[in-house]
Amino acid sequence: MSRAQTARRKRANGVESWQRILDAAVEIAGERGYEGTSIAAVSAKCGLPASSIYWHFKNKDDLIAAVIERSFETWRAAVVLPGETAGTPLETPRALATNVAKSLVDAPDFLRLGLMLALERRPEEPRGRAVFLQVRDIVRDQVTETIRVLFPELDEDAVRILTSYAVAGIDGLFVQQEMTGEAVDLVTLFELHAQLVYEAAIRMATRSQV
Amino acid sequence: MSRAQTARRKRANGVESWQRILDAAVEIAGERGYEGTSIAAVSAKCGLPASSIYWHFKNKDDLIAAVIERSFETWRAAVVLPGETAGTPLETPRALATNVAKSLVDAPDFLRLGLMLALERRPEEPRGRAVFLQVRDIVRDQVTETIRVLFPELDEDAVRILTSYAVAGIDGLFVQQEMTGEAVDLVTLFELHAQLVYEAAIRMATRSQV
Amino acid sequence: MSRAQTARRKRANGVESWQRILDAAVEIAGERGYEGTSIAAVSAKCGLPASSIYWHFKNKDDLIAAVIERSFETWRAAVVLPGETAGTPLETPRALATNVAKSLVDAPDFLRLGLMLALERRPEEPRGRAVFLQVRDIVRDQVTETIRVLFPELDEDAVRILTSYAVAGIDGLFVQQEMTGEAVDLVTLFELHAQLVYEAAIRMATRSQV
Amino acid sequence: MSRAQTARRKRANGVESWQRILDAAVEIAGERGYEGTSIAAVSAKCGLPASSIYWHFKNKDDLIAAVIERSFETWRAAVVLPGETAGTPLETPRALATNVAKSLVDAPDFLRLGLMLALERRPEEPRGRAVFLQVRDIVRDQVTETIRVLFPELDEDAVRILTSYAVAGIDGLFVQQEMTGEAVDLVTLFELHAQLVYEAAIRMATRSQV
DNA sequence: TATGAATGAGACTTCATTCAT
DNA sequence: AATGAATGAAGTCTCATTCAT
Repeated sequence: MSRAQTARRKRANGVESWQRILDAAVEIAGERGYEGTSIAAVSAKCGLPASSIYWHFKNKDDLIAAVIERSFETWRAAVVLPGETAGTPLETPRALATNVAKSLVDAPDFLRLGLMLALERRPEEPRGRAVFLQVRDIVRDQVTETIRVLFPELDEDAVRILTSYAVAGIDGLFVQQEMTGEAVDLVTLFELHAQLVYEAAIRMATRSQV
Repeated sequence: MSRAQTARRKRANGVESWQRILDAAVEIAGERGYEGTSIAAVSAKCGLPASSIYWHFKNKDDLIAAVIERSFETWRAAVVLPGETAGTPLETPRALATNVAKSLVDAPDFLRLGLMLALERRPEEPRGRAVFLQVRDIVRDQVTETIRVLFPELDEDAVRILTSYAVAGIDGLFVQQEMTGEAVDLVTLFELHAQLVYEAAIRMATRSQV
Repeated sequence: MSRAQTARRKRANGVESWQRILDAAVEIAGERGYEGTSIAAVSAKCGLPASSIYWHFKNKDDLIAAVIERSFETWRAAVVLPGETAGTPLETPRALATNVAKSLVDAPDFLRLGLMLALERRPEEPRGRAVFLQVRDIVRDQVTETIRVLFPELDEDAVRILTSYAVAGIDGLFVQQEMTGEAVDLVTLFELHAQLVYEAAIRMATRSQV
Repeated sequence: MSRAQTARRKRANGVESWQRILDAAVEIAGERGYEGTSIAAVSAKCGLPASSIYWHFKNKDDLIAAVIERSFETWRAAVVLPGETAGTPLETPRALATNVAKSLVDAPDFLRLGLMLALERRPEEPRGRAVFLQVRDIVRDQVTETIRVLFPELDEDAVRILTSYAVAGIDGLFVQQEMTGEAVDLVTLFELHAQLVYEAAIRMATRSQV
């Protein structure tokens, strides 16, 4: 162990400040959206002066984008790691649904803030919105890939429709939970969703083979 | 003392002004959300000075709430009226899905602004959020009722789950459209959604009869 | 009794509205001073729209001046009427002190608002301030006259000094009561004040005779 | 008056700015009271933008409270320092009266603003009012102590009455000066006041010894 | 690696007042 | 004898951002 690690705290520590700022920003932005997130509020919550925030981030846009990025990583870790031990392909959709549901109950900042940004339509779109949509496309591609692997006989159109429906369901169920505050049924609903998509895929595949 | 008497013909017409303010506000709030909607912007768009807006609405909260209320009425008119000529009960779900899809393409302000408000979690929740959630519950109750009528053998739990899933799907599909900007598939996806919910209901009903 | 008096209320009644406005204004101005008294607040308290206030009073200045005038009349009635049955000259100062003390406990709006106005030094002085100072001079003259009658041998200078001191004491004691909120000692203190002024006058008169 | 010192000073100097803001605020608030003191006016007078005022003071309330605090210190210095060379106890009351009178002629902002605040009775009392009443209690305690030392045989009740009367006289005489604008007689009146209180104390002490 | 101080622009809201009805 | 509606000016305060240290 290096001695620097245990040296007196409170010393200027770039990484720690960076983390503290993001921790504060993720909380506020997750509550109030882009416009509602003021540098002053972030400063008050993290204890660092506003000018220090500007030392770490070029501007507010940059900060929000970083928030999205980091909270996406957090969420991805929560949803992917437990899934890596997933079993047979047939079980995967349901197990994945459960994982996704749980991850959204635990770390909802990513999706909440992202959706808020995505729903806005301001003249110059914030970089955070672009980052979210980009990151979202990655997830979407993974869903598409999964569907392709599970149902290779589906044509492109069907895959696209199913992907859209699958992802939209996630959003919708998440939104509902955020609105009603009940986390109770979320897992049930996600599993229902997974099952319905699965069956729809089977039927589509069958039909296209005819 | 002489005063500039450029008689800007400003006939006092409360109702018309009220409408003009709301027209402007609905547009801006639908694009930028609660915080992004400044009174100055509304004033600029409707042509009335900011102080006149405060004659008609107690404050910004009040204005946004009124925006939600009125845009809900607009939306409801768009989705309900064409549905009143709906045919047999069996056809209703699909026809309704088509109607809802079309209404959301045409007049999306209500749901976009509502979802933005609903996703926020600020300490002092805006009245508009409460209005949206309230109005949303009305819609939800109608969905519940429809399901009960179509599938009387379903137990309470199943009805609740199906209602949640049906409504969540609407939100999710709408959000997706807003994000990608493609209105193309929306109707298709809504019909798929209606069909899947319908089939799920049938299966649940069958199972519960056993 | 005329029948008009008992006719249906709520009819437009100039005098009654005028009273209601003043009643509201006296309360607010007594609490918040000149600048703190907004027409909107008066309107809210009296139930009449702001424009109606402007029908009865030329402007805010006019309203405040009227408030001073009316509350002075109220106060004068309270302090003078009981004094008219006052007995011998020797008793008068003490009895008057008691009367004044009581009147200031009961109807303090006049003096409180007046002092607030008088202490301010704005570029263009409100008419209310002038009215107060004017009215105050009347009271002062009465004090002067009383002293002259009681102690005819005093020279002009002594009379002026005594008058100033007597009136200043009233203000000071009133201010103290307003600040501490204790009405308990007010009468005692006023009587002490009267006595001290009386004795000072006697000594001055004696000295000037030598 | 001497504000245009150096053109365009950009140097960050917190203490100096703080002083400049208070200097401007004390002048305006002393003239116009709480409501009449606008941040814009203070900004114009001190040359710093309004937003800079908010860097140094949380809000207007905070600013006014600071004004009271600082102008009290100024006043206390003016009244206490010359008094430290005061001679024998017997002379003290008269000498003190002279000092107080002079200090109120020279630096009247403290008391003028304080009295304005104290006379107001708004629902949410400004912090400045509390500060003034607090500071005033300190002065009152000193008066009480002085009386106790000079007349140890007086009972508590008599001391309280005399203190109240002594302090009230100061307020009243000050108010009178502010209203009439004549500083001429102020010293004379203060000395008369001191003498009358002194004699009243002697008589009370004598009586209580009987 | 920060941060105290500053700042113009703009936020929401209230102001006193007017005017057509 | 009123009043609904309107309005420019001004109110307090926060905004994102900069810059010298």
